[in-house]
Amino acid sequence: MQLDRTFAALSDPTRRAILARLASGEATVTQLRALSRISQPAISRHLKVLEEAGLIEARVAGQSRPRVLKAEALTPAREWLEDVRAAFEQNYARLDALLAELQDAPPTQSGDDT
Amino acid sequence: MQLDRTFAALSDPTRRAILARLASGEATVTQLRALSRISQPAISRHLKVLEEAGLIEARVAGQSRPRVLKAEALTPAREWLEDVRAAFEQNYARLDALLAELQDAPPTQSGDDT
DNA sequence: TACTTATATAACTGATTCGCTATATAATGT
DNA sequence: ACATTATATAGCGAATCAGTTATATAAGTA
Repeated sequence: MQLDRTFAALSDPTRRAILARLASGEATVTQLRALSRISQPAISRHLKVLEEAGLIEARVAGQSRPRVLKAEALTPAREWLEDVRAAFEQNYARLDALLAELQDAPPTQSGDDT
Repeated sequence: MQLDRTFAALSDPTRRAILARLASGEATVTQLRALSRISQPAISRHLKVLEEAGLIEARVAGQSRPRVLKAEALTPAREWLEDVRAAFEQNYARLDALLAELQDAPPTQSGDDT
């Protein structure tokens, strides 16, 4: 699934730092290298992962290839999280309603399950 | 970082199915097993990952240990995504403003960088 | 053409992940 | 005590991951 790649891409701090940096404008590999003390090939690897997840893309500009954030690609992840939250809260609302109902009709001995 | 574990936990479809299921109420290991064709130990392993990420917790109920979703633990992930989105859109707003400005003052020959 | 800069790819290593089967533990029912 | 049910843990193999160094490719400059 695509969400697999998205969330997996987000699970690494270096990659999150790259995305956060790209949110405020494109950047080259050399510029992105400043975000972490890792080697240039390691940065290129992370960029490949992000690209495969559809989160960024490369632009050709002379000898460099600045990366651009594709922010829309984060939407499915945001929506998934939001859906779970909404479902959870709706469930809570139901529980609250149930508790309120029990308040109105306090527990009796037995046989009150009609 | 905690976000590492959260996003890594979310990167597996079985684990996302478990969370989605738990959003509408607690469930036992046996019940969760129905979500996927994998073995019971595999389910327990996924539950451990989710628990280590702080996304669920176990309750003791007789011989079973129903899991409960801790939905608040998803908040940091939601906020991270939202922050990136906001930063990206703010950046876009700046670019739009810049373009509008260029519209007002169309390009001149040279020396207009004062 | 030769040199430099920017980036990608290959090959290797160690750590982690995911599934499985087999087995252990813990509570429940007879 | 014993069998059953629910769950956890151990141990294994295959696959993937994150980092490294060395090297390839591609564009820009002297």
